[in-house]
Amino acid sequence: MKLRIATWNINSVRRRIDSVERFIKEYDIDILCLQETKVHNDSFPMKAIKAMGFEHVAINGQKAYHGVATFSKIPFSKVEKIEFCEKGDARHLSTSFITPSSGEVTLHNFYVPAGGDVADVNENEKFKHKMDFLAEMTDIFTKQANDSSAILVGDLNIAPHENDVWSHKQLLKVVSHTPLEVEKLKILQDSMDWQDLVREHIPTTEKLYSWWSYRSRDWTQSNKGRRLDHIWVTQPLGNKHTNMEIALAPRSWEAPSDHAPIIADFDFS
DNA sequence: ATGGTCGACTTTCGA
Repeated sequence: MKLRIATWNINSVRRRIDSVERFIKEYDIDILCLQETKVHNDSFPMKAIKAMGFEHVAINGQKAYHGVATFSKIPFSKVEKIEFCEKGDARHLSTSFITPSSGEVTLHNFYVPAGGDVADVNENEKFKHKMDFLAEMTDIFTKQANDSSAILVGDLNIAPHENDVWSHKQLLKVVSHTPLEVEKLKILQDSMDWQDLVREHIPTTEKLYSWWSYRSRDWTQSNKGRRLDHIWVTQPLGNKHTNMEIALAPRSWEAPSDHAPIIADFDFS
């Protein structure tokens, strides 16, 4: 059983429904996790997604902001969502599916708060929310068994390594790359011994980004990116992933998202 | 010279 799983911050699923269709066709995606769908569940383009061949659709949306969705060509054995920080935000969705080699695998889809502009929990409520959110994630995973088979994907809004940003020095005080965020992300990663699947395939000695600001005339020329999007796996799945790609082409499609999709291939035979 | 550009849903915020 080979599965191609992708994660993509789509920045409005309705605005980019054509790009979603093009992406899943050109890249032959089996399970797609979206973040920032920006649509209430009542207005979600369910018909269009099902017409693309995704019979199994899980959504957690709210009006105008945030929102996550997971589409699959194979059935879910379980669907759950966790509300973080008692804010009523739609930032998490987990779906599980059954595999021959690893039994039930749980796929977490996350949209971590961006955190605003000021990297100080006392001065910036949004940054405090981001830190609280990471702490809650850590608590939840600390309580789970390390030997369970799980995948965590999404926009974590943190670029941890020096080569996950275009300039380590210039971004040290910029939210997404501050030492405090990097430390908290590491603690979260250690909570369940998560492996950074993307960096398993491309070492930290190479620059690697998944997001480029809209505020640049030519993102390819300036190439001032950050690696905000991630795919992690627990130890039991450490030998189940066969390939990985950050798909750069969709960042240049018409009316693109500011994030590139990340694709991971698994063999659960 | 705190800019530059998106999306949602109002005239401004969040990213």
